Amino acid sequence: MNMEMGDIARKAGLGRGTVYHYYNNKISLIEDLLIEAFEEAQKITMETLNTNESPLIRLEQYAKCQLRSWIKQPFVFILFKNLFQSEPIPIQNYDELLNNFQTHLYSPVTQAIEEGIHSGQFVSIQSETLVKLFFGTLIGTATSYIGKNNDLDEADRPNWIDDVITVLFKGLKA
Amino acid sequence: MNMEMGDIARKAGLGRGTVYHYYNNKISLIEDLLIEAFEEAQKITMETLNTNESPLIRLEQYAKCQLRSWIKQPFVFILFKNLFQSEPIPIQNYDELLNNFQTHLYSPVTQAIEEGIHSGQFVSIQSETLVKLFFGTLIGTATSYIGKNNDLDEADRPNWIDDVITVLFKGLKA
Amino acid sequence: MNMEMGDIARKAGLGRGTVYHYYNNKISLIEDLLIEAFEEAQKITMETLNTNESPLIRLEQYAKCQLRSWIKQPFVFILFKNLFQSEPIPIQNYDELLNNFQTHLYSPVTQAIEEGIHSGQFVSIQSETLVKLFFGTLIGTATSYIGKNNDLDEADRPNWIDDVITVLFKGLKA
Amino acid sequence: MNMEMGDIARKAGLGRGTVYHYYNNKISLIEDLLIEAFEEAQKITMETLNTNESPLIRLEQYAKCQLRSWIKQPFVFILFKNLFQSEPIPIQNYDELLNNFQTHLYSPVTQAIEEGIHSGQFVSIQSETLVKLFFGTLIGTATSYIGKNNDLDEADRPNWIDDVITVLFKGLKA
DNA sequence: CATGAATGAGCCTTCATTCAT
DNA sequence: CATGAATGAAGGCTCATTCAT
Repeated sequence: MNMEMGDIARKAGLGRGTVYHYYNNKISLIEDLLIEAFEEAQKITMETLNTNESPLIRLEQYAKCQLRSWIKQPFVFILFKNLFQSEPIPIQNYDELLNNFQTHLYSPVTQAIEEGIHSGQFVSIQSETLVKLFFGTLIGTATSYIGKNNDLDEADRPNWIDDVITVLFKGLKA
Repeated sequence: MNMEMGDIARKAGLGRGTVYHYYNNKISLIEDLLIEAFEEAQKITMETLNTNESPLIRLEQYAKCQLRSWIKQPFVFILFKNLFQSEPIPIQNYDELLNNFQTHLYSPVTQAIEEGIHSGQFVSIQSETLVKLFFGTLIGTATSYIGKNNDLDEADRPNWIDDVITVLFKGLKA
Repeated sequence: MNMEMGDIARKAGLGRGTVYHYYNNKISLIEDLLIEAFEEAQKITMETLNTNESPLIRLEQYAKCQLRSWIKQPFVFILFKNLFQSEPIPIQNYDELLNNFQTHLYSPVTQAIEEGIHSGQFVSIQSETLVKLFFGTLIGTATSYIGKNNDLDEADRPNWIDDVITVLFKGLKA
Repeated sequence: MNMEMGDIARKAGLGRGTVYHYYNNKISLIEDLLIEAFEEAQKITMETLNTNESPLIRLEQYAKCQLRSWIKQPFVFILFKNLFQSEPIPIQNYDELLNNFQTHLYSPVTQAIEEGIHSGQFVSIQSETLVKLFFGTLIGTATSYIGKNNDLDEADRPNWIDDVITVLFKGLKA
């Protein structure tokens, strides 16, 4: 929401007013991008958590795929950053979006982590704390890799995703 | 920077114009708060990392003290959030602040982590990655606990700091 | 001038840009409509005031025909409303139009009224005042009958024109 | 609504933004002015129509006082012009204002006119038509006297109000 | 010191107009 | 001829900042 419509237009190679052919206003532009991001995130969630693997394997897959998508589709990252940190966004159906986030993005991870705890694969710590730690680690770490200065090739730091996941899950394992 | 001067004044129990008796403008107000926060953070850094303990013990102390200070002095948290995530703040001496952050807050942690790696206490992963993971985990996790809705007593979730540190360092240990 | 070109185009069953094949711009569109309306109004003026009848008869004919034309050709009504009330319209040759209005639409009525006064048919009141009263009554009353809600058939209120003219001229008569 | 906030500010001798200390936005500014005007109009209505005089005398008083107030308080005039002509104004409680107009400004006149008809003082014409004629005449005539070019002293045309009322009521009388 | 009315730069948004197809 | 995507000038509104009291 801090971006100016003029900048957005310029980045899209358009004039200031042209953006309004595609979106009624700034808010609905953001809304559209967030909904698109939500759908992508939900797709990843379902593909990785709806398998027969153990919770640990599933969550590793989940984390890896999310991080990769965040690099390629920064708005998915922004979606998580904003909704996880519950910084209200002044879009029309914010509550609905927040609800959907809870139901379709947050809860599945919570359930997988609880499964992991109960099956003894994960440390025996309050699941709520582990979920916050899980997302916090992914988002917090990604924040320092996914910046405005995308002048760095991923080649420069090829394995950060794997490294982060290695350490994170070593910490989570029982 | 998203707060309005009117809100700041009201929270301080002052009229809109009175704030300008203490600060020349919004930027220097932020600057002052950030410098104050910087000094607090630096104090914590020195007190916890300048000891004879092993890197692991020192970093655990560091992490615990930082998290505690973030709860009580949110501006220290904001300082880390902004400078670590390199979202430029339009203050006058931003580069100087960033330099000081690098030198006095970021480097000491990097050095401790490198010590930990070389001494075999920590996993053998590129130190730069571990530092980002370290701060990312602390900041990212803290973000979901330190929100605008500070209506929750810390008593409600008493051990989250310990739990986070437990998991984080289990992941970092060799 | 408050209508949008998009609405005008849609009402004409055309695309937004197509209107510009027929008119250079909004102003010349309005100008054309007003000139057309002016010619219609002038026709009525000449047909009704250029007779050998008494001023009273002529002005009654004039009033009746104008009101009828206003119902069927709202732009004639708009012409009177705007030029009589001297709300300047930003068309190119506004002064010329205003001049023509004065010369060919306003003056003939003024002359007829002055004739009526001098011949003793009309009350002995400053002619300027009577002209303003005359047009004011017609335009003001018509305004409440000629609205956007043209869902009412004229059949619903069949005699308002006659009634208005009856009362108006009863007032004007000596 | 066609005025620009910049013009309004300049006419008030204020800067563009200062107007927003007194009104939240353009619409509520208009709303306030209209409500103020409504109260003035209602006061005049009550003072002139709530007497023991005959309908004719009362309505003459009413007409005279309204016209005088329109000169001195143009927003009262604007109120009548807009609500009588039912050009919807995009204020928040337009329907409420319209209702109040009907109840407290329009109906009392209608009743007085109906009284006049039934008592035989007025011509026997559908009351609705007479009301529209009554307001239409006042508003339409006033429109040509109350313009933006208020450079003309009232002294220049001292008796127009009396003349208009004379003619109007001569027309209305039985 | 304290205040809030006043200010205007800057941003969002609308809409008449252009132009490539 | 017809179209609608693209444009930018212009107006509404916000908010950091100033200043008279």
